Amino acid sequence: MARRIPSLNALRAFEAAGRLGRMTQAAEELNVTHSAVSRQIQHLENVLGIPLFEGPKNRLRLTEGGATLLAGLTTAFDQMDISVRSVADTEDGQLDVSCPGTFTMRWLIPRLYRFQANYPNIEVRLSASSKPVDFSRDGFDVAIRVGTAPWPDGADVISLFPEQTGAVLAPSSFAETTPEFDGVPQLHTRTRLRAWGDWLARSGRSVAASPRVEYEHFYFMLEAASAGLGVCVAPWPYVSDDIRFGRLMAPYGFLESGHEYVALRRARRNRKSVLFCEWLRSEAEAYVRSSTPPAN
Amino acid sequence: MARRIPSLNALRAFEAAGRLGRMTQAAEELNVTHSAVSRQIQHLENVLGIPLFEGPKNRLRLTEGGATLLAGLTTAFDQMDISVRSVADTEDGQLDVSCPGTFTMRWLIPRLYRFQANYPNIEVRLSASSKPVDFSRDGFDVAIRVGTAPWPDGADVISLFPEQTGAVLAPSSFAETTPEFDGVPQLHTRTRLRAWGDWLARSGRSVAASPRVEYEHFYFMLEAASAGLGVCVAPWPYVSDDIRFGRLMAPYGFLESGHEYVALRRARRNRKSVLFCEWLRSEAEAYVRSSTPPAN
DNA sequence: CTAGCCATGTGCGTTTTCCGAACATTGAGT
DNA sequence: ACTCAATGTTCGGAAAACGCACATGGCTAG
Repeated sequence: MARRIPSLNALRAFEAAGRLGRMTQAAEELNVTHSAVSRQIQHLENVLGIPLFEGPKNRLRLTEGGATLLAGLTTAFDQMDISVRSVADTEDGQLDVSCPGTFTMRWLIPRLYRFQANYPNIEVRLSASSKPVDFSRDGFDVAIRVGTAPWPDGADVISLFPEQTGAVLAPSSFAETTPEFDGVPQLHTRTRLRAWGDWLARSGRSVAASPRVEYEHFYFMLEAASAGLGVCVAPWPYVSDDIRFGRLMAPYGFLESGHEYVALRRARRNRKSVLFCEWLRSEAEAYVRSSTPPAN
Repeated sequence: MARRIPSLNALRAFEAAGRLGRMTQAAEELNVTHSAVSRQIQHLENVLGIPLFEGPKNRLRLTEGGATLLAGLTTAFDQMDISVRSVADTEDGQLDVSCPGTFTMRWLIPRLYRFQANYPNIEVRLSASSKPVDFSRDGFDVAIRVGTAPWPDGADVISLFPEQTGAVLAPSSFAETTPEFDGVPQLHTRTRLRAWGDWLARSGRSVAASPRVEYEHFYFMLEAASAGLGVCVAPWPYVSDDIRFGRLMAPYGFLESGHEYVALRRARRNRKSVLFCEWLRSEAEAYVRSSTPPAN
């Protein structure tokens, strides 16, 4: 049995006017002019065949029928509101972001306060990972990664900036060694085992044979380098602050590694992830413009 | 706190498709094409940021979010339907009609079957009355009356036809009397005490002094006339059948009484009363065209 | 009593939404 | 491989909705 519901738009206008007590207030709530509300109510009265308001213009009262209808409609629209809110992917709620740990600490967290100021209703939940992304397996909405194409299926790819790497060590270590880092241990990270090889190939440099030390994460390795325990190859975003403060130096500058930082967004409608990635892109642009690594 | 409800039209299309299981069935229920339903649902998915259906085109299933939304929307739209039905003045239900008793019997009831055939959902409730109409006091929706302007305030006035009256009596009575109805009692009705006087004045005729007999209603009086108990002045609609069948005759024909039959409709929106009065008007037109009283 | 204010009502032209029609795509069944 | 039924997409037109300007009608203050 089909329902017999008149113009939903007219029902909405009437409900707002009846609830708020004034057509002008209903117009305000609905972002239309009073005349639009007036016409919708009049149309509804015509369709229903009964007056909904009575009394003089400047002091309208609901009729008995109008009051009955209002009660039912307010219930119905409230129910709709609740239902829609319970499923809608709106611009509030939680956003899950996966990101390499050191990038999170050195680049993302120092900037994230700006996103949170712009979108206070979006709660960004960070998790650390450098693993390849598989959106059919992984639960996060956005992943930040460094690498090369091809990027995984089911992802929107947002380029942030190319990776630039260089050999870095404490100034005191460099003062005590040769241009080939003679006698200075080579520090490696498990998350980027080919860092040294790639840098040497691209820079055309050679280094002396030295003891090799391996760390779990970039962050640990960089702490060791700053402490004068060795020399490592690191991306510019991870060390720009340390170099600025003189904790580390890059005697041969930085050059592009052939890798790129990207944000991978799960390719489904998600306003929060869209907003986040737009923000990421703008932060990356600002970063590239304001922070240029030393060349070799 | 304003609600955040997307396009109501889109919500309605989705609810129908989700409930009925097919977009084509929703289209049928909503009297649109499938493509309109498809577009509304797609628009809703965009706005909500979630898919509502999944699976291949020819075998769509609700998503989890879609099923949640459907449950809430079905409740809401049902509530709207109930509320609207409880107050709407629609084309079904009861219609109260007040009408003089004899006109009801002799004119209205023989025609009413046609209204009921056209509008089987309207139940016409008849009550007999010739009293002046006061819609602020009386409970009926439509009143049929005979009389002259001014008609009461708050009423739409629908002219049916002018009243034509004539002196009528049984043919056997007329065979035994003179042109002045010598020796034939004059029959009167309480509901129209001035009938004789008006007719004599307008016709320019004179009648012999005869015994006067008074009846409560026209119907009783006309029965007496048919039985040969006297002569009376009656409106043409009340006697046209009796004259056609030879139960009564009108030796001097009929002439306009200066009164008019009108339908008085309570001047408020009421589809049933509007439809009824339109029907009355058309029946009156047909009656005037097909039933001409004999002239004098 | 008059003028001003506020709220709703009305007409007209413009904008937006909604739609049908035509065609495209995709599974399932024969 | 073909057919059918169901949904998806594009384009142009129709209908609904709207803003704006003006009209109407109580109420209040001076």
